[in-house]
Amino acid sequence: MDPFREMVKKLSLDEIMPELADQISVSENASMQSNELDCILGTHESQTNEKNTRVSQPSTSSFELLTASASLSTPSNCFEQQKSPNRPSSSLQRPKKLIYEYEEPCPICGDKITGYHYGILTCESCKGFFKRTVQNKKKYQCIDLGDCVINKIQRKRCPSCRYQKCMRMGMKLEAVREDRLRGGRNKFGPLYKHDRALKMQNKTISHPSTSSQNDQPPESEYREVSRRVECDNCSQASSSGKIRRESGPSSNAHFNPYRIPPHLFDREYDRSLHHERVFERLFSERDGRGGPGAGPRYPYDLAGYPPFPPPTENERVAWYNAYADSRYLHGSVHSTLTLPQSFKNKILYTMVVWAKESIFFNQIQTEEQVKIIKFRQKTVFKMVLLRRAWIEIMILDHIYRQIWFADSHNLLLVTGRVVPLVELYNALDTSGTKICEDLCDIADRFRELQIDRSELMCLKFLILFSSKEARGNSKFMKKVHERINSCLLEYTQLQYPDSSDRYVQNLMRLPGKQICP
DNA sequence: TTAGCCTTGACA
DNA sequence: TGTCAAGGCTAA
Repeated sequence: MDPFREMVKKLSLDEIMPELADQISVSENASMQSNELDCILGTHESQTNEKNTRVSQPSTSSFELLTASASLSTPSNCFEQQKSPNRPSSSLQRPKKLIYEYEEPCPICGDKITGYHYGILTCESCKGFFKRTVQNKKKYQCIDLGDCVINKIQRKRCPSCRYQKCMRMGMKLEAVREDRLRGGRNKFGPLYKHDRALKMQNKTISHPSTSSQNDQPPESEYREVSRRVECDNCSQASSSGKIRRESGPSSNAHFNPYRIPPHLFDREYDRSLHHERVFERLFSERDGRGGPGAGPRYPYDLAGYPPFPPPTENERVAWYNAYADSRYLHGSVHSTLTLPQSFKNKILYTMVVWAKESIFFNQIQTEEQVKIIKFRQKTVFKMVLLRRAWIEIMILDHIYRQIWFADSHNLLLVTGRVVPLVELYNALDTSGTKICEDLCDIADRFRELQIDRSELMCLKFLILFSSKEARGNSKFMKKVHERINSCLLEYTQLQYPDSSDRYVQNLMRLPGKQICP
């Protein structure tokens, strides 16, 4: 019997790839043929003549599918269920107004969030500030260095930095109405809904005791996982004598036994949008200067561009981390040989959704428009990149999760469930077992290095843009590849000054050899 | 100018 | 009909 089918049967599809399961349910009645992927990749843009405004306005089809998947999956329903759990649907018994308690602080000033405003969750004051600024076309000038601290107390001090922070956090100019019409809804409605559903899902994952036992692993399992990880982290920290960064796999100073680290499950839409902007600041091509091909003015030196002051160290790290948070499926550990074609297509589909969040990937279209007129050809080119890279990217994600998990006898699935390796081996044939063992070996090698999220993200993008096709296709693609390499090099030198060969060590551990420069 | 509260109106 | 994210109003 096909070992993959056996494994799926044993663990259930939803557990291995919940997001993929969503996608499958969306396209249940339609085979995932190339025309669908064309659509997701943006070919349809030629038909709709929609502006390419990156992820903030994803292509209609992909966005609709994203929101559709959210509405079909349980998380969005969790929110609905809160309205009247086990309660008759009588409007008399229903609370007059459902107040959704936002636990997190305003991302701009830290004040209390009152709801979604202009694209993100903010407080009332930042909402008003952003509105006034945009409506009145205000221009601010920071009297300091452009990096003022914005918090609840100091938010009035520097409107320039406050506005910059609003933009960085993802507030959208286009959500402020030029006609000043009141009421109604805007085009971001589905995004808010999707985001809210995902927050609810994360909340559910964080507090499994409040959810159905069918949906989540039992509490005892979480406790056990957490205990092991906590112990591992303690021993690692004490043995190395080195304090890990927050993003590292072993940072659990205040470990919540019911909380799986958010970076393993983070699907927040707006966060990715925000980081797209950070990404843009680092790498975008402006007036032919500073972008790909800018020569020695490497990446972070964008001082020449007035609206974009040089990014802070935190922003660099945030950018790296953003892509470790990419919300596509995790968890498949199998070879292409054992996956059914339909399954591969569906995995590829989710990979497309992930890749579309990358500005590099989206820029292929812009870049290639010069040379290739037909949309079909551009689509094919993107598909080639993904087809070459998807399995390695998935493997890296899987490996990173296992490194964090730090248990060589069990596998941690994306849902948080722990599966004994023995159980998995029993379900696989000899070749399947060999694949699993190989993966464990690779995981061990990365574990030695204690690869962090930033490095993981760089490696994933290196893989995506490192195929022969990618590097041979255009100057742009070569520059992208060089740029990512430079990022990784600079990052490792900056973060691990005591480990001079860490950059090489990272590359050497990759499952594929072709990405070594 | 700020920020809290109010009004409006599309949408589910 | 309720929700909620827009814009408006206004005291501080």
